[in-house]
Amino acid sequence: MRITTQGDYALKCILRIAADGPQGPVSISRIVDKEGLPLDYLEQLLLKLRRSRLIKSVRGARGGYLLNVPVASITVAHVLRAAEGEIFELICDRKKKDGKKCKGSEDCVLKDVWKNLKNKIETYLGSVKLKDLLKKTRCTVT
Amino acid sequence: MRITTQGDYALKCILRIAADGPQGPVSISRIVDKEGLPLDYLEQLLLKLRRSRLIKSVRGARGGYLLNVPVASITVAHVLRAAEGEIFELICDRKKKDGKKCKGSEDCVLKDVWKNLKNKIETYLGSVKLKDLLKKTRCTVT
DNA sequence: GAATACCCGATATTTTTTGTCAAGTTTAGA
DNA sequence: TCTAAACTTGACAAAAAATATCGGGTATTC
Repeated sequence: MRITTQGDYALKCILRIAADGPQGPVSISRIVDKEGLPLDYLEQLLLKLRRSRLIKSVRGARGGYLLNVPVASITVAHVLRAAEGEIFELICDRKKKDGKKCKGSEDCVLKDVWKNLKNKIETYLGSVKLKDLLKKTRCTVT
Repeated sequence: MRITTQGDYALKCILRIAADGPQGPVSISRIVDKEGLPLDYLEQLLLKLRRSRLIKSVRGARGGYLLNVPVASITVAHVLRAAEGEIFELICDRKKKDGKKCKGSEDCVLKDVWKNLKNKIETYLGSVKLKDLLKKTRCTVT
């Protein structure tokens, strides 16, 4: 189990936008310079963040991205959901997508375990606010 | 984020072994019959479970697998760790494996978030005992 | 109108996961 | 002792997912 780089990158992007946004739109290339991540890939991630309305874009020269909602209202869970879809996908649901399905009892124990786990994960990540992360230091990967 | 079928299968195997073990060694083909999973794949998973000493094998005709420790002492966390390795791998550690490394502060906020999350996940899964799961119903996928 | 910068679908590459195979070794039971 | 059942193990193959790249587009500023 792990967070993918998608989620990691998305968080770094939005933190950068939150941090530098007050000085005007933050361009992708600025993020790339500061965080050292692949530009074309970030473009896709930022598109997702925009479509989920966490950020908005300003097109044209001097354009870039800005937060679309107050920084205090954004949680890590919001960002991950925007970038990766479901934060924790139940294995049972995944099988269902393949046309398979859980047979037998609806109150399968394992399903209950995964549901509880999902709940705990989402509760925690939903409690971590971007605002609080901004106050502290971050690191970049090289 | 998700549990892979490896972990899911491994849990189903060990639950079956725990359930039927008292009547003698549980062979892979028996598990396949009851759970409908791919035999050759289970073979690999059972090997991991054996190497991590959760189960033991009885070779030869009439052989199979048995729990190697009291069922009350096994948790979901134990099984997942045996099957998948780290239950939750920090993205920072994963980068490190590629020869990259977190630059800058050692007290990176994101790392702290992931560490806390890892802790919560492991605590919960470490609290779910196989013994308790045995009492309830399970489902199979077809 | 030229440069900057976002938009977005398509495609390519790499990694991980999942599944299969084949050639062993061990043991029970006839 | 022979045979069939059943585990052992490494190697390989296929499928899926994650990561990354590309190219042609549109909007905006200066």
